[in-house]
Amino acid sequence: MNISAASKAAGLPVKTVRYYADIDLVEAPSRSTAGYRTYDDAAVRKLVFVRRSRAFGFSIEGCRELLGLYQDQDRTSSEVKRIASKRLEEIEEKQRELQSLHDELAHLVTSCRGDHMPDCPIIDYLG
Amino acid sequence: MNISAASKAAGLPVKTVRYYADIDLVEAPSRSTAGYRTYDDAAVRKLVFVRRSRAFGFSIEGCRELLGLYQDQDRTSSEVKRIASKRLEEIEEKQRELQSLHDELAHLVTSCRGDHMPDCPIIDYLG
DNA sequence: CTAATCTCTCCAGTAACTGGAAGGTCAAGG
DNA sequence: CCTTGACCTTCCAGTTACTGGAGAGATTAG
Repeated sequence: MNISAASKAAGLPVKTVRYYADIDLVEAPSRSTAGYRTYDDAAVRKLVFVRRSRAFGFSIEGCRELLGLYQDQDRTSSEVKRIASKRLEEIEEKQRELQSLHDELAHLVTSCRGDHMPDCPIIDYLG
Repeated sequence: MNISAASKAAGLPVKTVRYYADIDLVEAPSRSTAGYRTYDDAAVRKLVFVRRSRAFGFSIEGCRELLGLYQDQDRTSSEVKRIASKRLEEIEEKQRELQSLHDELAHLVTSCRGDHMPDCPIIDYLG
């Protein structure tokens, strides 16, 4: 799989996939004779994992830590569990915050009747 | 309220609050005689709204669009509703993605028994 | 009155892309 | 075989959204 096919499969821009390779986050498993990056399904799964993590504010270094755990032969199961649990708590906190944002906007949408009059109670709330 | 009190109330670094004022996203309603930025509760609510939106990948310009709607006397209720509805759909998509990430990590956590053996099924999955 | 703790502006640096130039590669059609 | 166009490469510069620090003025606690 060349880089554009991998980028489509992962849902990331080609530029970003190349960038992730440059910083040794998700490398191309091999290169063609012409030097083209060649990806396999496992690499694409890593890219998807990074895309999802990045979409929720986890840093590149945070992603690297988790991906590193997956691949470190010397890591113990308890170490994986500890770090993944920490991330899981962060995700759950994000879910709560996202729900607040959702509710706030949903309230805006339902309280604005959608007509031509500018009478939203939210305007008073936000000053 | 001086900038540090406002930043604490909003959950944002002082630097960021000052930055938002510099780019005219959330301005300080007034200045003290010495030139200190002075914030009120409405400004803090705007900062909180921006913090939450930013935390989920909405751009500064996206935040500006929504805040602008709140303040634009000429906007119609239907315009507010249209843009807020679009954002709401984006948020719901983010919630689904976040749930996927959550499930993936939760699976990792439960399948790693937390002992010293490195036998996580996720390692096979991620290559 | 002085020391600590704000606050200001300005400027430089960082993270994570993102766009573009200059050039090599490859598959299809003439 | 040759060209055309869609790929791919590296490298370098620019963008977004902060973030840190210098240098200087303001305010408060002792």
